[in-house]
Amino acid sequence: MPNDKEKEFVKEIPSKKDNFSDWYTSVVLKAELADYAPVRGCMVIRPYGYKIWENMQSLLDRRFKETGHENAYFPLFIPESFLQKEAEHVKGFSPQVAWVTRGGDEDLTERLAVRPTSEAIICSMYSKWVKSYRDLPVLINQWCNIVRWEKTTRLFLRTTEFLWQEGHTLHRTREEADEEAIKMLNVYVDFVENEMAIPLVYGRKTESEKFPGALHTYSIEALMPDGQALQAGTSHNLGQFFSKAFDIKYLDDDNTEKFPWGTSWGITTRMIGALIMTHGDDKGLRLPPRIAPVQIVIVPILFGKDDDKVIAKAKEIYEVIRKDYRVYLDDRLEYTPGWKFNEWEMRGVPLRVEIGPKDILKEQVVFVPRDGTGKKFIKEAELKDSVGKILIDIQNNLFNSAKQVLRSKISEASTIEEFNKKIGEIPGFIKVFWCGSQQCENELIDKTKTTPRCIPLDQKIKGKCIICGKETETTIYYARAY
RNA sequence: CGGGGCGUAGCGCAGUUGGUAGCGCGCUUGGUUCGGGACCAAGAGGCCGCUGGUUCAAGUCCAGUCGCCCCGACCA
Repeated sequence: MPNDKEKEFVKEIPSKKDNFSDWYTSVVLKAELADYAPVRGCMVIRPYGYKIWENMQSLLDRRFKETGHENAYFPLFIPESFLQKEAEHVKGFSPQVAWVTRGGDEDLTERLAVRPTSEAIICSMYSKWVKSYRDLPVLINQWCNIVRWEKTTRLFLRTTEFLWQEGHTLHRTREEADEEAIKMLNVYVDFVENEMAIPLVYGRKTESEKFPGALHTYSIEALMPDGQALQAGTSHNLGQFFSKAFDIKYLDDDNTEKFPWGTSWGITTRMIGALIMTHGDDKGLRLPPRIAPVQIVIVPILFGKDDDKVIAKAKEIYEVIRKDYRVYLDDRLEYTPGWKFNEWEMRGVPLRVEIGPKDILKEQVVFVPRDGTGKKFIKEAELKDSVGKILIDIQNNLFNSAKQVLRSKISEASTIEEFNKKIGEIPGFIKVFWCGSQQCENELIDKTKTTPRCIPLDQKIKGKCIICGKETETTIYYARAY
């Protein structure tokens, strides 16, 4: 039961339901994930937020290595002529590119783009490195920063500079490239659902929504509590467009020169925004244990009399679990336990362990999980096992409740009227049949003010296109999007 | 890039018909406290976003400019 004081505390964070945008910004700032930088559109990722990124990096990087990829690093600056080699590519990115025109006191003979993505610079190197079919596949990833000149920015969700990972691969055949693109899409699905506990829909992008210069784009799409879709990661089959533009050729085993097939795939710090929005509540952040910077906070309950005993016991507990988990022992004297409870809940720590004089007598500790499932009294002897179990439960509970939300916000429609009625009632994904024509796509976008998100893979069910009524096996998700 | 809003102490805000700046929280010191943001006392802290103008006098009026937030068109 929240008492008056608790309500007063909660007031410092706007209600998630009533004021979603303000709630989001307030949580990012109060939890010290990030802060506004003195540069337009840029943010500082603070240590607590950066730890989330580091955890994401290590969980993703492990998966990249397991699927045979290696890390490398390419330049931040890309000569303008390189960017212009692939026509669609330059057209798609030119409104967002930042340019360097001077070095020291001299004008440059050629402008340098601050990388908006690295296909151009990486492919220019690949053309030097790839000569034979024995050089394929090339499986390289890079972790770096990206600059895209954005008109409106929001912490994590859209900033002028952001951090990401971009994989760039080359393959002998189209099939192999598509296999790679889908393999990495599945790596993202696995990572986002199992580590970040964010349920997804995923599939192929339409022609109009695909990456500039790609043959196909695949994406993972999360749904935020306000019913807006958030593109959380993309994987592209680049076809031979970049190989041809950058003259990457290999001699195949039939002694003829061929262009390899490329892919690229990326996930960004924007995911942290999705994490905050998906799990957070009116008290602040809620972080899934597998990604949380601090998984467990230990709060000793001090009265002045038996403080030494309580602190000693708290340290003992700390030592028992610190080897296997990210634990913080909050033994600061200047704050009351109640203050600490609220503080760590606001910062999303999955599990709080309380230990006070009463608990010592009963040889127990108190568990308070952040998933809202309530206080639990745990025998000290069972501490270690119980911690492991409850963290798994919290991870699952966060994922399952987010999944319920997602399910409840996917509707289907077979006419435009029905579509608009449903998106009005339950903002979210609307699944429709689509004949695949650009004309029908445009009409649907125009009449619903939503955008196509993705076409689920491996569809078999037949239906009629929502616009023209033609028979089709293709369904597609539409939504309003971030 | 259009429409709306806001910039005053670290944070949240007040500031009357223009007259020389205040409240709450936080911070510092001391004491009492501590199982859901404790209390008392004494302190520290300001180029009122920036630039220019009107005026004897500007936080307040005018113009410009920068930044941020919200709502719409482009984007991960």
